Amino acid sequence: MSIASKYDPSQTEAKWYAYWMEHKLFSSKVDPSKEPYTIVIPPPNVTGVLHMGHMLNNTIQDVLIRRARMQGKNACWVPGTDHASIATETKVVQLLKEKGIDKKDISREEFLTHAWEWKEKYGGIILEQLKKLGASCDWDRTAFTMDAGLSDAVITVFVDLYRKGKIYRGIRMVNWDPKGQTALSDDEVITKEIASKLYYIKYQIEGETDQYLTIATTRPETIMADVAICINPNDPRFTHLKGKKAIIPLINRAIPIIEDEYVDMEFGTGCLKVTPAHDINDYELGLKHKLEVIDILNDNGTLNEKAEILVGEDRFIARKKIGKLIDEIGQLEKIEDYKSNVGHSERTDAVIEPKLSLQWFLKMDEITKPAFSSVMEDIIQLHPPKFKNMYRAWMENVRDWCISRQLWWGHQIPAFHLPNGEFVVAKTAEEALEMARKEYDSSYTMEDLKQDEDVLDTWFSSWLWPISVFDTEVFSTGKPNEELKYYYPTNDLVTAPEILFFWVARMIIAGYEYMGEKPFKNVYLTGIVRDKQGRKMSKSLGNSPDPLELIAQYGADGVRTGMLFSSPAGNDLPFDEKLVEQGRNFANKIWNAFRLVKGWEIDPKLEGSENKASIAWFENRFQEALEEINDHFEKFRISDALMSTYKLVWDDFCSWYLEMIKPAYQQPIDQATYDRTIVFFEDILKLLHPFMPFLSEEIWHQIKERSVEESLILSTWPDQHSFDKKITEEANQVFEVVSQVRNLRASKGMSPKEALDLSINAKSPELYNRFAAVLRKLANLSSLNFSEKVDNAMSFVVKSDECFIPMGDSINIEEEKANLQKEIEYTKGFLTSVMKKLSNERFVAGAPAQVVENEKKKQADAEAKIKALEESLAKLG
RNA sequence: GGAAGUUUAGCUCAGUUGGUUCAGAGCAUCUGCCUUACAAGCAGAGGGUCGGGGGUUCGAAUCCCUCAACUUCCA
Repeated sequence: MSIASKYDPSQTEAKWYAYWMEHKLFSSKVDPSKEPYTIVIPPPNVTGVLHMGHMLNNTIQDVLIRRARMQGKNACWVPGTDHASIATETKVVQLLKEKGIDKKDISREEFLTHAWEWKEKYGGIILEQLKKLGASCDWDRTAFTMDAGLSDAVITVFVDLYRKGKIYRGIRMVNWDPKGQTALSDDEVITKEIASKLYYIKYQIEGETDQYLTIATTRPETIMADVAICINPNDPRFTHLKGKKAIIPLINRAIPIIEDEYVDMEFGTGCLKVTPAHDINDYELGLKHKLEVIDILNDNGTLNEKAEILVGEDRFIARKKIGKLIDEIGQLEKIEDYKSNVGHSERTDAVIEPKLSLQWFLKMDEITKPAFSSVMEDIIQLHPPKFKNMYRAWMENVRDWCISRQLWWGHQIPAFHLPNGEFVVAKTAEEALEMARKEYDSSYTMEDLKQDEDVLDTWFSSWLWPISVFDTEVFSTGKPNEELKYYYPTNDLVTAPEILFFWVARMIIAGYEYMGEKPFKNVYLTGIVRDKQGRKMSKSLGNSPDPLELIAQYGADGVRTGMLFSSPAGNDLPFDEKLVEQGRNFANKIWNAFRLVKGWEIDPKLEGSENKASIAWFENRFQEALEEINDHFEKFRISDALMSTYKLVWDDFCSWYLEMIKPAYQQPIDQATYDRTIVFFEDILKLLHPFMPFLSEEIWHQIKERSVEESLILSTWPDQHSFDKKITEEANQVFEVVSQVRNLRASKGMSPKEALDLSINAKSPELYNRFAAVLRKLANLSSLNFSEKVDNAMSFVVKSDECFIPMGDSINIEEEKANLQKEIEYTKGFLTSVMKKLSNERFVAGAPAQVVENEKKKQADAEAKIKALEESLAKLG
């Protein structure tokens, strides 16, 4: 029998994923006899392909879900995608363009047909990629935010909130692209630093000839939309202006001079022109001071008749012309060069025009209250908790949520506009017609109804996700079905801090609004995956490795562990391929440990008594590590859980335990030791499974033939029971002796093959006798005995036991003496610091008893060690 | 402009209520080894004024003040 010395993941990963799928081992069914453990996936964008952020996020979810499954819970991980209005629509528009089709030339229905076609073709790619990672989602539950049921839920919720008076229409400033004639989200706007000019324009004070104030603006073409001049009330330069009016040049309209501390006295002239229709800050200021709004721009960026002059001119041409006109009337003070940040359309590169438009809003003041307190009171816990601050800041200053988008791909708003200018909100057109007839005009027909053109924000559907993936009807019935009752609230949510408000907070809001209950207990916030230079990994930068290629190269297990080695909750993950390499090496290490054990032959005649101490030690060590690992998991310290597992496997199991019990070359092992070792190996595979599902399942089945039900994925997490700390401490003392002997050999340039004699002046030889076989094997000793004094020996002290290695004539006495002297001095220094504390009355009186006790123990240990060292020194003569 | 966070070994990070986990881990580095499971490995070693300064305390990486640098969110 020969097993390859290098583990080849490609052989096993496809096999086991298919096996798990075939036998439906990821599947979860309602089962009241079992405790549910539920995670809903943060639905990736249908247009998406797997990137490193998904890899990290989904690895963590899979680790959590696999461990929960092994803990005997009914583990349910619901996968799915969201329709991502903006991103998908952009993609489809582009695709159509390549085919020579312009969105403006086709109808909404035609466009949606294309979009759906596209979705059917490419929408599932990312989910298929997740399978390569090993994600154990219940794929039969795969949901999409635009599935019929989920869509229905969204519409129901809109109507419901509208009828509750929580949804209203209002004016809002949007990013308008005059070239593309569409509103853009902030994400689609690219801010560029542009060299522009600052125009200093003089406005005459009303009723006072030759009295002027000067404003500075980069947009002189908007002066016709001015409705006020604002000064800082604390500005001594302008006290004389208070309560007066200024006259807009060229059109000679008088506007009030108002006061607000918002105005920066340092910037410009200290006088601010207020143009609510064309600047977001001015709009806010306008609201505050109840100012009129004058919009002088058409949708295509030309001036309209409200401008009074230059009507029909493009905004940029108007800018130049206004500058000139003002100069001609002598009211242009100067023009300065100025650098300003200007938003541009990602798609058309047109300069974005802030534009007021009628949008739909959700009132946030009342509806957010339970969501706010549940996080503040830790009913929902954020991990790490530092995000509570951010959450609070947002919730305390929450603004109404603009839920409409000027797009076609998504859930069309169920508002129907009527010829009389009114509208009705209803789930269906039929219902709407009925309402319209009843409320306004009984002669209305279907043709009179015009459904709102806009769709809802994608978050307005994904905020229902933890509910709607289980039950799409509860929003209208108010009665949760069996699924929802069983799985809701879900347990853990794993997502990025960037969408804490966009998504997480809103899910909590919807959870309380529609279920009266939180949607999840824990929110684990991952960091951003960055490259070595600290830049966010992104497609456009091209600095992200292809995840599937990484998997092909290092194996999914290697990639999973690699990602987790360095990703504490909430911290960014500085990705380095070295980490993935480490993961792969770890897999290989485990594989080779298995090769070793698998290769042993058993001799039933052997007793194996020399291995008893090693077995007892590992048993205890395993329990010690298990306690630590479980603790890390409870605290969502996934990286630490992995690191503890890594060290248990590599250091304790491979480097110590296997070496301790390993028979000499081609020698057999006894039955009892073999059996125990297999049990240890199996326990270790269990701990490894959440991190490295493929490798662990492979070895699990190679250990022996097992049925589907006996698969590792379904096995039970090791039980935690008490352990004897004394045993692990004693073993550490023995290991210390081994290390010291090895160290000594290395420092003297001796070959490891050179066997040495070891004598120990031990207070209790029992310990060393118990581990005698181990000492001989690992330290390569030709003999082990106990004596008080050995001539011509090198020595070292472990605890307070002197250890001697006789060197005959080759020993350098002076060097040995110097070494001992150095150690004595160090220990004495340490003792002094301890004594200083103990002789300090305030310390003894003030410190807790335990601390004082510890110091006394330190004192005793140090004294014993000094004594042993001094004896060794004396023996050297 | 407003708010929060971070700063500990070359890198990435632990370090809970001030006191044995107190200066740690992994990786990287250096030295010696192809020792029959593994060179994707084994054995050993070195490396830090805990961002600077000040304070509180018997005692500070840990608490307070201050300065500096970086990051993120909101505007």
